[in-house]
Amino acid sequence: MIYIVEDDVEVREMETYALKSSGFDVMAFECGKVMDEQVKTRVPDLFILDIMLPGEDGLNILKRLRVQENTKDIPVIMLTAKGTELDKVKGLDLGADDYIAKPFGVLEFISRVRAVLRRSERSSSENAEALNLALGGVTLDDQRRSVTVGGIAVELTFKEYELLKLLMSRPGTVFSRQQILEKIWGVDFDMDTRTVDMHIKTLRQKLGVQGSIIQTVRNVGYKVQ
Amino acid sequence: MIYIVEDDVEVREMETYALKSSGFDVMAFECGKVMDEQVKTRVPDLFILDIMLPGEDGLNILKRLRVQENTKDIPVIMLTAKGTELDKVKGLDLGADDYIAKPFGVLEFISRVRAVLRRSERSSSENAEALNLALGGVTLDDQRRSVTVGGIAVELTFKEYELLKLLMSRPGTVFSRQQILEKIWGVDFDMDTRTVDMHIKTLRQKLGVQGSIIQTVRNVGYKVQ
DNA sequence: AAGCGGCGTAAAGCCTTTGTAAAGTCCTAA
DNA sequence: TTAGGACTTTACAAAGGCTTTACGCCGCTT
Repeated sequence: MIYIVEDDVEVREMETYALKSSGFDVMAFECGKVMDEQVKTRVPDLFILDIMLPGEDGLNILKRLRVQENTKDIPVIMLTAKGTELDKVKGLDLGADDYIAKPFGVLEFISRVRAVLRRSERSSSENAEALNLALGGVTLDDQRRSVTVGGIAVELTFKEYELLKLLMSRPGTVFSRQQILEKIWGVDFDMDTRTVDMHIKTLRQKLGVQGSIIQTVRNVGYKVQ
Repeated sequence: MIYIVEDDVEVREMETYALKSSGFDVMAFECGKVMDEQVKTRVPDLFILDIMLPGEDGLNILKRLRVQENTKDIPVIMLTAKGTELDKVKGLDLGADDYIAKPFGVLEFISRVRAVLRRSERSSSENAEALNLALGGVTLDDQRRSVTVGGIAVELTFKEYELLKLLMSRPGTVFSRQQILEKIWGVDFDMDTRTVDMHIKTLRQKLGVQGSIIQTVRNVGYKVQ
């Protein structure tokens, strides 16, 4: 997941489109404030910040990201308008992972995003997944592989955990049983089975009062919200 | 269908034979130019490009494919002669989906072709629903499978949702009951039934004030506008 | 204006999908 | 080998959507 902060609608849509076409998940924001809300729910794999923004500028957002514990290791690419400005910004060295001067080509853009992500993956491959999800009173810490409901730890089995993680990774998105089987159980499960339903049931049970965050979408699958 | 560009006759035939034996449809070309003609007629599921080619090299072909709208999402496997060259090419990161260093074994070749195709299938089926429709005060988000009217979420059942999606996918176009039955209910519904009317009714009801975007075209069918 | 066919709508029964308990299977650790 | 836990399957109950039936209205044709 990549978060973009860019005030210009056209540029924002171009970037979003380019990245989505290349298979990335993208969320774009008009300003840092709106993004902050989203960051509380889910941290991305990469930030792309425009420098010139109305209100709080990109450099300031970068500073804040570098201070916060849950975002300080996430790579950041800064976008800047002019070449001259670029040098100045680079000179500041606030710890961005790459700088791209506008205007830029789509291919260059994608390629540099890939490069930054590749580098970051490599360096954090020990840390594996720094996935931290929260929704309602349910939190999921993928490093500890622990889940809490209202602050109380809940013991989940492997499949239950993976299932919850999958659903929570995209709140609001519906996953079909087929998709769930493919992602968690592995390959082409074509068979008619109630296994997923079963695990949904135990999950709901273990989540207690928060069990209702897992919703059934009849004829389609399940989602959390 | 897989397209191969390879100048060496023996290698070309080996690859073609290997893939055909594994059940793939293959067309092999000596250079990019010849292939371009064929691409105009039909786009394949996968390109396999040799890098070292007389005239235009594989990297250049790749670049062109990535720019063209109808080929930019099709996976590409690059073939390269030496290990050292391989690293260099990988570093360029022009967006190939896999790189294979010559010489390679048939089994590896097939296995990597399969892997790339599998990945591409998966991601395309996930991204398939990047569908976001809006019309009047009605929005339809196909990832979340959610519909809003004037910003308020509306709960739709499966058939209702599919019906709205179908109609909204082509605003202004009239769909006959027959067409609707075929698309949403599956095949050959030949019977005389009021089922579609029924669902149109509940849809209009649930869309509230915006229910009027669904219009009846007497003797023909329904449309939205 | 009357008849006819198409459409809107309500209600009820049917049928598919989902929830759930319980039994069965598989795997792992002692 | 056995015991325990996790996972899977089976069977049945519950829920909810889907379809049908029935009837009234409306517009078009004659």
